[in-house]
Parts: sequence; C-alpha cells; structure tokens
Amino acid sequence: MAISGFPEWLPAQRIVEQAVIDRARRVFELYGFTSLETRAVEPLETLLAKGETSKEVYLLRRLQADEKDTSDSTLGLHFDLTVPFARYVLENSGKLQFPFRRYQIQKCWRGERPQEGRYREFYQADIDIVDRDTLPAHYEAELPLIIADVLRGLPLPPIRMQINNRKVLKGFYQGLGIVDPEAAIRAVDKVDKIGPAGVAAELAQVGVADAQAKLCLALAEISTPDSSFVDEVRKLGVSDPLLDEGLAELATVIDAANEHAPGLCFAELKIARGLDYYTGTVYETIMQGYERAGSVCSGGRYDNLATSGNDRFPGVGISLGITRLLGILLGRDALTASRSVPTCVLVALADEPSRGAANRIAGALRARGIPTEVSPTAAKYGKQIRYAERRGIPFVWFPDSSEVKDIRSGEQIAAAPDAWTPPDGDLYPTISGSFG
RNA sequence: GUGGUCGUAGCUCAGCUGGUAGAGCACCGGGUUGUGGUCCCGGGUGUCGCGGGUUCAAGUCCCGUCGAUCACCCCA
Repeated sequence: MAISGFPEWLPAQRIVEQAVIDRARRVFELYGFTSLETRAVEPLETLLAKGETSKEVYLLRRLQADEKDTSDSTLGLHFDLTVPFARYVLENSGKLQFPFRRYQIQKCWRGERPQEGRYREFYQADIDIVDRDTLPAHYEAELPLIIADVLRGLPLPPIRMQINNRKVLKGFYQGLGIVDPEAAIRAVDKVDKIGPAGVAAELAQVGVADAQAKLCLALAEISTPDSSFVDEVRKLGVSDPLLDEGLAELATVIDAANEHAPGLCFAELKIARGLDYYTGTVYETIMQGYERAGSVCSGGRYDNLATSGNDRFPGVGISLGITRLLGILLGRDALTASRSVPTCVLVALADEPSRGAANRIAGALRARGIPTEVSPTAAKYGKQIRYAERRGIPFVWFPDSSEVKDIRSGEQIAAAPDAWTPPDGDLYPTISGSFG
C-alpha cells in the first residue's frame, strides 16, 4: 500500500536514482567538497528558528509517550539540509577549517500535499560553502557551475539556471517606498503563474500603489543572459544603496558564470525563493520542456543562518532536488536504465552438479570487478537466456563450451573467466534519456 | 492543510439507462532433453483501490476512506 508522498521506485528506477546520486557525489568531491551526514531530527526550535513557521514539520514522538510527556515533541524531521548544516557548523566551529566546503545527500521531509515532483520524503543533494565572519562573493558564482557539471554528466533535458539577488528586489522596493517588501516579493514571484494583472491585483492588496506596481512588474520582466540587466534596471529610475549593492553582486555572478559556462545562467529578476533566510544571491533551475514542474535545484546566500553571539558564519548553498528530478522524468519514461539489475554476466548452468564449476567462473569474473550471477536453475538454455533478457543482463556465459554470448547481438565468442572483459559501457547499468 | 478530477488484469483501456468482467499488448505452458527474441497452439493471471450504504441485484448509484493528479499554499 502506497503512502501518499513517500515514493518507492522499482529496481530499474532505483538504478537511475543511484546513478544520479553517484554522479553528484563524484562531482562534488571533484570540487573538494567533503561529505557530511547530519541526524534526521533537529529540535523543533532549530527548525523554526529562522521564521520557518509555515513549514509542515513532521514531529517525532514515542508510541508510549503519554499526553503530558513533551520530551520528544520538541524533535522534528529536517525539511532541508541547510538548516541542520548551519546548526552543525555552529556546534563544531572549533573543529572545522574555514572556508568549509561540504556536500550532503540525504532524505528530507515536508508534510505538504504531494503532487508530481512534490513529495513528503525526498532526497536533496546539497553543497554549501561557509566561512567565518565574511564570505567572498566568488563562491556565489562557483556553485551554479558545479551543479551544471553534475547535470551535464547526466542524460537530462537542457537546463537553465535563473539567478537573482534579494538585495536587488529589496533595495528596489525600498527605493520605491513600498511598506512591506517581503509581501511584494512573494506576489511578484508568482508572475509566471498568475500573470502581470494577477500580480498587480495582489500588490494592490498589500498596499502597493499602481505606479509602484508598474515598476515592480517592469523589474520582474527583466531577464538577460549577461550583465546588461544592470542598465535595464537603472532605466527604471529607482535608486537605493541596497539596490546598487545587489546589482553589482548579481553582475559579478552572471559574468563569472558566462565566462565558464556560457548560456547556462540568466539574470532573472522575477525569481525570489520562498525560504526567507536568503539574503543575497538566489538560484533556481528549470529543465527546458519541463518548466511547469518547477525548480529542480535551488539555493542562495544566507548571512544570518549560522550565527551565535559574535560568531558569524555566512554561507552560500545550492540543493539539487533528486527525488523531484526523478519524479518528473521517470514518471514520463524520459529517463531509463539499461537494465534492472547490476548483473553484467549470467553464468548458465547445464545441470545442478556443475553449479560448483559455474560458481568458480562467476568468482573469477567478480574478482576482476565484473558483476556476475549464476543461473538460478539448470533450466533449458533458452529459459536461462530469457532470465537474462528480462532483466537486461547483456551477457550469458556457457561453461560447457567456455563461451560468452552477447544476447543483444547474438554474438558468441570463446572466453576465459580470468581474461574476458566486457566493453566499458556494459560493465555497469547505464542510464539514458529521451525527451522532445 | 483547502478545493477539483480520476482509480477496472503487469500495461493501455472497453464495460450503454444497475443484471455477479472483456480486448490488445505483456506474461505463463506447449510445439522445440535443452541457445531466447519470429511463428503456431493453449492459458485470464482480477478483493473492478478499500470500507460501508441503497437495491432482488453495484464495476456501474450514494457516503466515507486511501492513492494519483491539478489548483491554492508552499517549494526540492
């Protein structure tokens, strides 16, 4: 019985998931990020500390706990990896070296209503860089490139990273004299869904005058592949120190991104991000052709998340929504694995007494890193081949004749267990994508 | 969490105004004491999501519930 929002994949789908996780891990480490795992639970107050009151946090409670026992009710499952990480940094700040680069690939939980690409239990692959006191801006340009590297190695639709800076929005709104910039940001963020007229209506509700709303929408419409957005913003005639700061930061990020990965990043001044701990750069990533499914990778800069007394650890992070990505693509058969098992070779069995010999062959292959299993029964060879075919196992080994057959092509050749090697692409399952 | 749509075999679906379930593909067995995919023959493999109600009778109507999905909310 399925439980809403808690997805369970089939074997072939899990192979795709693992391939994505492996790719993320490999690339993260290639960029020098160290792996970390934090506990699944945090004190509720930690989870809610940064104004995350709207988060549907799952609480942890013992079955035997009586009504009055509130000792465990203060624990909740984490809804992202950034908040636990910030806590971890504070707790271990004396033992960590800064700037600290870590990646974390773990499940997160949110008690929201599930939909395609939205789950209650899901994987996030998160990278963050934190430093003590101050954090250089170049990290904000580095992160999108790392994510792009991860995604480039996977058979995915073309991606588009949309970048903005909260200071641009906040400064612009301040400069306009808008009373509640946060509410205005939330309204403008919906422009793709409800259109300019809808946003104007929402802005009116939070006390934004028509003339101001017009400018807000004009700002939201700005979208450039380079730093030319700066001039476009200036033309709107709003001035504010925070706005200037934001524009400069965003231009730096976009220029750096263009230098290393042209065509990937766009300055998209309408995006805002919901999580309110972001203070500067914010990222959002869409897959072209799947825009409706939302962002599969987002994050941003936070300056106040890890702070305690005089200790400040500003950071920037970005998080790949693995489960969302898979939910979208697996659900449409746009991502498939070449086989549903890791097995590369099935050793056929002529009769039960020769199982020992078959096991030795399998052992010799495994010793050289070739995933191998021995046929479950000494059924007719046709059936044993079919066993392999159903699972996508590419090779069947016949001990009698000491031959190995590629059952896709039908080619069968003499082979020795301590010498034969499959082609590189066949050793492990591979994943491939198909999308319009 | 609020509201809408949907839920029949492994998959895609049919089943009219209620009369105890069907097709294609897939799958299984045989033709072929032994190397599959073609072909031929044979097989329906099902708690019609689940629970209750109305009725002589429910896949079909009503209520609830679970699940999927969409919108809101929020977001990976």
